[in-house]
Amino acid sequence: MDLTERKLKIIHAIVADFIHSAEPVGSRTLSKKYDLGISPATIRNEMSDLEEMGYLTHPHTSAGRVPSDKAYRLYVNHLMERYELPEEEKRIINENIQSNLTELEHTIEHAAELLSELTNLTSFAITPRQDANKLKYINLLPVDDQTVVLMIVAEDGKVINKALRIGVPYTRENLELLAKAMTQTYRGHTISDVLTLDIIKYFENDIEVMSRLAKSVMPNFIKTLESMLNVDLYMEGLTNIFSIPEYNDIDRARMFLEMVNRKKDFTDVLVNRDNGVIITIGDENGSEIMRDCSLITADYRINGRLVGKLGVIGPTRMKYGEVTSVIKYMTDNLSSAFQITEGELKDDE
Amino acid sequence: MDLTERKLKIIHAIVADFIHSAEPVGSRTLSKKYDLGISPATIRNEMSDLEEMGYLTHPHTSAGRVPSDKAYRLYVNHLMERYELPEEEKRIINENIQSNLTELEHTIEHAAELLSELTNLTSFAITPRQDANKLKYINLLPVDDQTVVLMIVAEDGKVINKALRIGVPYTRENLELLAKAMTQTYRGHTISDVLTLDIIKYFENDIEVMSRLAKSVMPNFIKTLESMLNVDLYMEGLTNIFSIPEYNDIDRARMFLEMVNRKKDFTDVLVNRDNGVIITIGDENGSEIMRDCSLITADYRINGRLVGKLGVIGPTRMKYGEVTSVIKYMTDNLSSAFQITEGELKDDE
DNA sequence: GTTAGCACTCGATGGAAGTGAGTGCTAACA
DNA sequence: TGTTAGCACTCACTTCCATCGAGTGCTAAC
Repeated sequence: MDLTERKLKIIHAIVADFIHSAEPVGSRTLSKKYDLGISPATIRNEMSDLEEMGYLTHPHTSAGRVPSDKAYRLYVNHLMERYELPEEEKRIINENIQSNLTELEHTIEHAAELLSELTNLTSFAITPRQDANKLKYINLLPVDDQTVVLMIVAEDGKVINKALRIGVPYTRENLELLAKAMTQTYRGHTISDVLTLDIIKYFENDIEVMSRLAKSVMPNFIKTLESMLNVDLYMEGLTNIFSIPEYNDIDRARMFLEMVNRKKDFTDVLVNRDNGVIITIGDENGSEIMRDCSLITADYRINGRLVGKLGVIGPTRMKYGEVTSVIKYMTDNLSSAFQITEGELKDDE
Repeated sequence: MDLTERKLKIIHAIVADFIHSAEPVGSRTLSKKYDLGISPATIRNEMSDLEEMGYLTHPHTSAGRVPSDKAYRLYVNHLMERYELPEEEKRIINENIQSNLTELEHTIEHAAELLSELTNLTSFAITPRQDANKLKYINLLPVDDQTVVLMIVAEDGKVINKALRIGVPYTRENLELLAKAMTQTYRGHTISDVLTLDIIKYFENDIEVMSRLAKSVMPNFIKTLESMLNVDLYMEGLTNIFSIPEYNDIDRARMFLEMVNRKKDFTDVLVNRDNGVIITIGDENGSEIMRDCSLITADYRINGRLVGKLGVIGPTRMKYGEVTSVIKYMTDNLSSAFQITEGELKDDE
């Protein structure tokens, strides 16, 4: 059977109406609200065809039609109109991002917060993977008898530090020496390389003089590097789902919240997603537990390279047009905000 | 009217039964399940008295009795039996805390997670206020043309750093000079003092030679100090509330989640609580929105001084005895884990 | 091919009746 | 005088049933 122009119009109308009302759409409603130029009876015939073709379903015999994932996909790919953000909204986004630019992580957190407010959905953001980020230098700073601070600076400016309890006595000179040696050994290597190649072993053999100190520091160094590889996940607007009719059922709300609270799994899903503006609808999400949800994500870039993601999760009945535009606008904005002019990197040590 | 021994026994039985069953307790049930030695009719008379005295309430005429906040308070203060943690549970707590000791924040996060698992409630933890923490030294490290890393180390070993975008050109020497000057000026002062007294102003006037650089760094320095004063809040087991009959209602679940998601307000409540093991029941929480909840918190100490808190929130019908024991055991354990031998603090710079 | 008409379906709504746990009162009992 | 048995009464909860209405699918006419 062919998808005639008329059938497309009907799908469009049903999806648009259902996104708006959350109620199954009947033939009479359709013919009254939308100017299709045909009678309810004809619409019924067409709907029957469309059901056969897999675009519509029936909650029960005497209910209206509900779009299937396939219909949403068609709608997203071909039918929906491009949505231009109102200037007011653009202004809000610009201001919010600009005013929170001091530190990467807070910027992203605020962006996620704003996104959930603008869309009334649950939003999330992940920071970039640091795999390809190279180490720039390593510092060890004394705090007290048992504690030193390990500080790792990466080429892109990311800084991590940790207070370590080390079990051995040390002098300030030893610490400095060790830090310098570590910097010399690891500088310019990516975090992944340092962890996977045997550089660490090599290092331990090479420096004899304070191997005890090194032995105490190295496991923590490795741990810290590993934690640098983890992406951070921020979620905002969790309670927004209570405003969505689909989740006006305690079990569904619970399932949703439990799903997104499994942070590890959820992060994996996001990390493994393609870049660009990606919409996945229902079953396309690949997991049983997400079959009633749609995800929209887009990536933002830092210095044009490292890629993080920003997006929303909600019911398949979602305002795809508007939400996509907001996300796109925000990630573009973030990427340009994080674009530093490629100046010569300062050297030191 | 007097609280006779018998009345106390009845309150005890009703509270214990209701905590367990979540159903209003009737006189027949009571006389059958608990060996009170009196008939249902007598119990009814007593219950009627207790209702008049404010210890019990009635959802409706023909329902059993439900304890009031006042009854819970009496139960907590005088009636409940001390609960000794099973060795198995102690072992789990010990192991969990010991194995996550590398860094303060993760330790606390894990503790909160464990607490929610053990109690099946929503748990939370806040890190200590840093008001009285003194600055130890300040570092400025070059990253690239526009970016430097500001690093602040406090006396207790807490380290904060932030990548700053500064708008002025700088040299490594200038940075070092500024950092040294800042360290000299602020070392030994508490964070609060630095922020409230006019030390910052004083500093700006004093150092003339690179005032432009300083002017660019100082606002960020202040911001960073302010953020050091904030306590971090961790929450775990949010979805546990869905397993609690009281919240088997979409609106109540929603209200609960929205309440605890207002992180700022919730943190304030926690920060302003007394130290020690504190139980607040229903109305005692002071806010309309928490009148159906009880909170149990206890503090943990770091080096015997700075105080953070760990606790749970749940319905007033809560296993006060068990939960209190778990929290107490965990915070004691945390405090001793965070107790460092007071060695002489290393000096540098 | 389109449409009007009509029987049919089925969830939702709302009252009626029945059920049972529980109370409060009264009068008898130790 | 405190305790208890007996009994009428209350009220949430469940089940059943009738009604309603939005919507479909089929048929026959246009």
